[in-house]
Parts: sequence; structure tokens; C-alpha cells
Amino acid sequence: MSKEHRVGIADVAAAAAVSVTTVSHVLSGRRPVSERTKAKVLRVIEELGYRPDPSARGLRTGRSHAVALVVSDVTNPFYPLMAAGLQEVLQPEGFLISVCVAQGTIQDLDSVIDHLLNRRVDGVVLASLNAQDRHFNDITAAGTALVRLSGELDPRFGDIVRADDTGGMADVVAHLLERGYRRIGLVNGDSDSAPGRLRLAGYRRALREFGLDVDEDLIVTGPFTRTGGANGSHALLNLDPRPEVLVCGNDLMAVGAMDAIRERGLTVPDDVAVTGYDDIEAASLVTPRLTTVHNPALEIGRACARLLLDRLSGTPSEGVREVVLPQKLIVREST
Amino acid sequence: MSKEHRVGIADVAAAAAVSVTTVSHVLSGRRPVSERTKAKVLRVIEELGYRPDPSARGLRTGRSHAVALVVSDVTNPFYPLMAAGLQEVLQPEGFLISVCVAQGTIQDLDSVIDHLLNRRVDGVVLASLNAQDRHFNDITAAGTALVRLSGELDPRFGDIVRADDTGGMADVVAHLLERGYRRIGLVNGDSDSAPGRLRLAGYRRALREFGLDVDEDLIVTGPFTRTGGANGSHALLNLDPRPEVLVCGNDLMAVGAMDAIRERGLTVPDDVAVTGYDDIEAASLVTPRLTTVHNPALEIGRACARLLLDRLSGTPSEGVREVVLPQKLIVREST
DNA sequence: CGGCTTATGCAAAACGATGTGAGAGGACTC
DNA sequence: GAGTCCTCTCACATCGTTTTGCATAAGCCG
Repeated sequence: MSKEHRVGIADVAAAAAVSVTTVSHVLSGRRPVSERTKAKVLRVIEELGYRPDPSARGLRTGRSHAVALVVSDVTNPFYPLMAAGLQEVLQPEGFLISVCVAQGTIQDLDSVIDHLLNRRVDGVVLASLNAQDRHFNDITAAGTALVRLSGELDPRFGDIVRADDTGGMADVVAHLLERGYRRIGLVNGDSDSAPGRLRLAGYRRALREFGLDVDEDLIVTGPFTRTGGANGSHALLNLDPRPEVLVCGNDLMAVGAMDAIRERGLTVPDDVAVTGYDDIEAASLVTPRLTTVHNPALEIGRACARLLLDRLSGTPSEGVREVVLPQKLIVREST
Repeated sequence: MSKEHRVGIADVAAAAAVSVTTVSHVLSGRRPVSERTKAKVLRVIEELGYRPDPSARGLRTGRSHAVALVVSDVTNPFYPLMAAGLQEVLQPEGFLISVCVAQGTIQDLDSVIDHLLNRRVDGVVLASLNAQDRHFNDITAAGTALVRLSGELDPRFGDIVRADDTGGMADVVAHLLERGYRRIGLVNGDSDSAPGRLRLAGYRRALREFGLDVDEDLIVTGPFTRTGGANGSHALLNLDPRPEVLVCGNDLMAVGAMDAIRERGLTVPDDVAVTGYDDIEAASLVTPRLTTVHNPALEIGRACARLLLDRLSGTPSEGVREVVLPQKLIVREST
């Protein structure tokens, strides 16, 4: 055991009495190999426990077979699900999936992206809310495939996967209008984020389709967090008359809204109703359970993976694609 | 722009009018380089935007500079925090961190580990509950560094980081005993998992230290999930007299316990008190907020990273280490 | 049976970095 | 002024694959 020699393709070739080229070809299938030798080679590979070295392969092919998922918030349970979706389709293809958190400042995101480009990842799924054009540009300029979660389609900046935020939010508001609510407050996430903008659009659209005017005083924004939701809610609850329902930009904000409502001695949904967005696990843990919109995280992850795979393996097809996944309204007790 | 030639170390050397060796040395610092040339090289690197190719480096050095975190449950918010802790110390060192989910069956874990060994990761943090000796063995046999989350210390199987589960659970039970509770049911996670065993030990220890006998009928086990908790709770609530408090193996189980209690028209904590474990975000979202034990996920992640780093960079120090992090009891309204 | 196409296998040149053994020049000692 | 050490730099072999251009064997036709 003194010679800890790692078994390489040459060892396989020697043991199978063929050339390394042949071994490589049975592995890659780039040139035909007779059934007989193919079987022999595969058996030897099995016996020796040969595993091709990804570094050597990467050096030669110029592909690292690694992709990254960049997220902006560890505490948001949406992301792990998305990561699972990615893994489901990418791992069988031999890809290594790196999950990176770019919490907080833009500098964090800068350094994460810099790190990923240093590591020569083949592709990036950018699910970070605080991403900017500069970041998209850095990634595509490095020749790295890019898939964005939500955002505006731009031919320079890679494919996009998104849930139908506008439609989903419109469904929420339409549902409320049908139930008779009229004074509908919106506690939205920052509108310099794509989901923020799209959900706001959905809110407006539903009101418009009901022939109602939008009261700008009923719209506040803040970070997509529990405290962000609480702060925004307090602002709206100070109005007179106060809103009958608080439509929130995501579930975390909705939980914050419920904090704020309770803090004032009011009850949900009798005094003020609340809706969330995303259908994270916590949405069904709180009482009353939250009416929300199910964001198909797993499917989104899968879709991102497939787009990436297409980009990486297939022809360098021009043009960017957009995949829009439907959302589903989930009515629970909070409205 | 037709020649998309990627800038390599040779280009840098040429532009700086030195040899590639010199460039390599200013980067690695393995041999002294004069201040003047060092500065010149660094400037050229900056100008050209040179990034050393990790594949080439990995091929030469035999290190991939990639580590993996293997987890067994996407929905458990403990893991993302841990991942953030890993990233915090490993990313600045240039490591790529891959998060892998081995949900469900042992085969899943097998295939995840196989995948990681194929990818030649330098180290693995195994935080998967359903890991077995075989898996530890596969990893260490491949010469890959291993850090386990919890588990029994074994000189063959790498370092261990764990929270003081036994102590934490003992604190919970002691707290309950001090409050006067006597009939204390335990809804534990499967005891073929290390946390399950350790927490059970804490439960026994606290009772023993109070001079009380352990009533085995008051102990049930099941998976560390919400439904697992609900099922176990129903079993205990069927007892006559029923337990005054349900001590749960983790927060998710505690939420399940609360489901079960409410389903029977009982209230928490007046009829039956509940405690959780881990202090996940949901623990403070539910009403009443859960008395639980804070599991220092971030610190655990950091500790794992440091152990890994030690193993990888330093001397191949023999002997395995164990890092035990203290836990903190958090008393809220559910008791 | 000779010339042709197909099927199969081989040797050798990349890929881009690291690190060793050796050489060049400068400073210091005697 | 010659010898000795340092300090710094260099050329080149090496890591384990993929892949290209050829060589050979095997099948087919006239």
C-alpha cells in the first residue's frame, strides 16, 4: 500500500490491453468501438474502480462541469427547494452544484460573482434579488452561461425563468375583491427588485380590471423581510380609515404584518385580513394559516437547470428564452 | 475579437517580461520574488484580468479546492445557515462549496457520495442523518477529508462537530422539572440517528439527576418531521393519564405535536405544554411561540469549515478531533 | 485477387498551471 | 581580486485527460 497510485486512464488501458484513446472513446462515445472491446474496457474500469479526473478533463475541454446558484437570503426557504430542483436534473449529468449566499450588500454579490468566475463555473443561476445589470454583464462577458430568476428579458443577459408574479398577485387581489374587500393595502417588497415590480403590476391590473382606481396611499414598500412587513403594515394601519386587508409582497412580510396587527390589539382576519406570497412552509404554520400564492420553487429549479443544460451542451443557439411558470392561489384562513 | 484567447499565465509572463515560473511564484509565494518584479507582475495581472485556471491548478496539485455539504432534508432551515457558515470561512480561501441533498433513501445518499467522489471534492461535511459507517468508509478510503455533524467519534472516520445535544436536552427537561411538570413525554426522532440518541440520553440524564425513574411508555420515536411529531404525539396523548408536556426531538416535530394537541381540542400550554429543539425560524412564528433550544447552526458551519481547512492545508495530523458547541435554552410561551 | 470503403486502434500533441534543478548576477569576506 | 553566499530568475518536465491525423484490419465489389 506504499504506492498510493491513483488509477488513471493509462492503467485502465494497460489492464484491458488497449490504448488510452480507445478507453476514452468508450467513455465518450465520440467514435465507434466494437462491442467486444467496449465490454472488456467497461469491466476493467469497474474492477479497478477508475474515475476520470474532472480537473484533467476540465483542463482539456475548457468546461468545469460546475454551476452555481446565487441567492440573497439564507432564511428564505424558497431557495433550498430551488436548489433541490437544480440538483435533480444537473447531478445525473455530472455537474457540481455550488450554492452561494450573497447576503446583504452589493459588494457581497460582487465578491461572490468574482469568486465564481475565478472558479470558472460553466453557468450561474442568479436568484439574488439585489443583482444589477453590471453583474449580468460580468457573467456573460466571461463567457459563462446565465439564467436569471425573474427580471426583464434582455438579449444580452441570458435566459430567464420566472413564476407569473403579475398574474399571481392579480389573482390574490381579484379573490379579495370578489369577497367584497375594497380598501386593499399593499405592503410590497422593494420595487427595484423584479418580483416587487411585477407583483405591484398585478395589484394594479386586478383593480383596473374591476374598474377601480388605485389609491397610491395604500401602497408601501420595504425589504422582503419580516420586519420590513411589520414596518410597512404599521404605516398603513395608521391610515384612517385603515385598510380592510393587507396584501403582502411575500410570506415573511405577511408574518410581519400579522405581528403589527396583533401589536395593535387587532385580530386576523376579522379586523384586518392578510395575504402572503410564495407559500413557504411557515405560511401554513402560523395561525391563522396564511392565504398565499404557491411559488413552484422545485419546478423553477428544474426549469433553470434545463435551460443551463441546453446552453452548455447544445449548439450556442442565439436569442434568449423566457420560461414562465404558472402560480396557484391558495386560500386559507387569513382572509 | 475573433481570437477569444483566454489569458493564461504565459501571457502574463510575456507582458511583464518575466518567466512563467516567476509569475507562479509571486502568486503562490513559495519562493521569494523581488518587490519590484512582484509589483510589476501584479499590475500586469490586474491589467490583463488574469485568473488562474482551477482545472489546470487542480490537475497539477491534486486538489480540487471544492468541498461538499451533504444534507438530508431540504425543508430543514438549519442547513442553509450551516452552509452560510461554511461559505463564510471557505470562500475567501477559494473553495467552491457544493450543497447536496440526499433526501429519502440510503440509495440517494450512496449516489450523492459517489457523485462527490467522482468529482474529487477535497472534503465532505456529512450532515445527513441517515449516514452509515459504510458511507464514512467510502469517503475516507478515497482519501477525502471528512467532517461529520454529530455522531460517535471513531478514529477511522474523520472529525466531528456537534452541538451538545445531550446537555441541551437535559436543560430542557430540567427546566420543566423545575416548573413542576412531572409526567414528561418524549416525542423523539429516530434513535438510529445520532441526534436522536444523544437527545434521548439528555432526557434520561435530567430525570436521573432529579432522582426520578424513566417511564419507557412515555417515550416514542419517529422521523424528524412535522407528521412524525404529530403521529408520536397522538400515541402519547392516548395514554391515561396523558403527559403534561411533550418534549420533542426538534422544532418540526413540535409543530406536529401542536397540530395533534389542537386536533383533540386541547390547548397549548394550558392542557399540554410543548418544547422543540433547534430554534428554527418557525419556532418563533407559531403561536404560542415555542420553548426550544438554540442550535448554533452558523457556528457549527464555521467549525466544520475550520476543521476541513486544517485537514486540507496543514500537516496530515493524525487523530480525530471533536468540537462540541454549547446550546442555549430559550424559554418562550409554550411551557 | 486488387482496389475501395468502413470499422477500429494507435501515438502524440495539446490544455494551463506547478515546482525542481540549475544558472546568472550581485554583495560580501578575506 | 578571487571565492562564497544569497537572491532572484529561468527552462522544462509533469499532472490525466481529449482529440486529431494516421495506420491497420476487415469487408465488399468487380
